Amino acid sequence: MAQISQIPKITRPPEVSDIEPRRVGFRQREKIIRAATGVFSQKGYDGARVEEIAQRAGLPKGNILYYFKTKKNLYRVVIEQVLSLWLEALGDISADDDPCDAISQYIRRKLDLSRNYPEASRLFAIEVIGGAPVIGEHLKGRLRDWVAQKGAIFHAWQQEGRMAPIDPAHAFFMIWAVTQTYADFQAQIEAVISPANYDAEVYEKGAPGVVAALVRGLGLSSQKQPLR
Amino acid sequence: MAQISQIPKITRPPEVSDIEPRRVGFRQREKIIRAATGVFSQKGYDGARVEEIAQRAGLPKGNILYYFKTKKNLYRVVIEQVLSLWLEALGDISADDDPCDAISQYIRRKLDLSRNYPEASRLFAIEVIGGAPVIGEHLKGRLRDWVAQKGAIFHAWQQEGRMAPIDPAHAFFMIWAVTQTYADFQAQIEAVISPANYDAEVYEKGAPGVVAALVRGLGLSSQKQPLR
DNA sequence: TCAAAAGTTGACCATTCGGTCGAAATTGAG
DNA sequence: CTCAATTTCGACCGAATGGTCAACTTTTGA
Repeated sequence: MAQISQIPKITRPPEVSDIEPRRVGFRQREKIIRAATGVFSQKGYDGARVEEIAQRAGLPKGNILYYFKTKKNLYRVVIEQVLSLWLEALGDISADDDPCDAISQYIRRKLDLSRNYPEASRLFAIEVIGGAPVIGEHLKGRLRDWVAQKGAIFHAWQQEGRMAPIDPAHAFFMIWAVTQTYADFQAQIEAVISPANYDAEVYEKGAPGVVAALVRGLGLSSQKQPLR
Repeated sequence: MAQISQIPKITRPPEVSDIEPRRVGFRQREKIIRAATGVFSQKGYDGARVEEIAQRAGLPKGNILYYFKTKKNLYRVVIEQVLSLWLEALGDISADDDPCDAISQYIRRKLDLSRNYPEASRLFAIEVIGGAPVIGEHLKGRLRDWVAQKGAIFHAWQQEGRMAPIDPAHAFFMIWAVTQTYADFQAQIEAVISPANYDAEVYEKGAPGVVAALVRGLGLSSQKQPLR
């Protein structure tokens, strides 16, 4: 019969930490994150509507808040996942490698990242353009350290005359700028060259020349000859 | 005495077209556009609050709507002004010029644009990342034509062996990406190198090496020697 | 000088949106 | 199978925001 509900049933998801992949909520979270990445990357944080994320994920709005508590929190989860992807792609560059091979490979890896995760790239861009309010501290930590470390390797190569004497940090800024532009500025590129198939015409036909230009610009001869 | 107001006084600004610089409204519009550029560039269209633009411009919110009717209209005015700035900076590149000089100068000009109008650059970036909903048609028109025209010049240079055989459009994408990254990704660059003075340390110390790297990458020898 | 036009201002309105809530439906471990 | 935990769902709320309006002040040009 009608019992007096003594203990109100709190509608709260379990702690984020102990989510098992078999739980229903696990898949839902993944769906939501995917949908949210898409919406946030196109509209930015404020422009994104929880309702739209819900529709894309095929769930009622209530569920989004059920799983992530607040919009801001969802954004934090999404942007941090994007950052992880970004930082992972930094990968390894060893001083023992051939500079040309190592950097060519790195550029290609970054290009693949833009190609495979264009929305992540755009979301990262929007966050940084807005002053990196959420991931700023991470950039001052992990990214900064990584650049300092790899920069030392660049410096060593430069001393041996195997790389042009460009500030290593700026070398990275160049590489990042060029590789990310294919994801971030896709709308502009499409406007200019109207490719029938973006992936095929831009990444497959156009990219190799760009990789070569970057390698050449950084003074990395594939013949392992010292500069000049 | 109390008359029946037969003709309601419509509170509407005069047509935008016939605004004379001496009118009070002229300066106000300028103030508002400047303020709006700053807010839109940081928060994006949706994130920007009319109230905040008003505060930055030192005016009550009502005035912003008085002059620009709607937020969307204000955005359109601002983004189109930014686009003009961007397109103007494309400048002239003549086939008669020395490729190295012409492109070096072009790169430096774009770099100056990022340096002098970082907010405009960021706003442009946000618009394009979001799919260029407002300026897309312009990009498919003027920008596309410009690239086709200048691309022909690049092609001629390439035939003469004075420039590396890279797709001209992609050469521009590279140049734009690199020069704009200094404005758009300023937050990231600051996180990585913590400059005491961004302009001095980044544009003055770092940029020359980047210009050189781009020129080298595009196969433009300053000695006017053919490639290889 | 003076009246019409232009510009100012704050109160006010309608809508939108993030977030809450309660109750029903589903899931899954024992 | 059973029952508690988890998940679903839509109705609802308050705050924030774009936009309106009308009264008022300032500017402008004849």
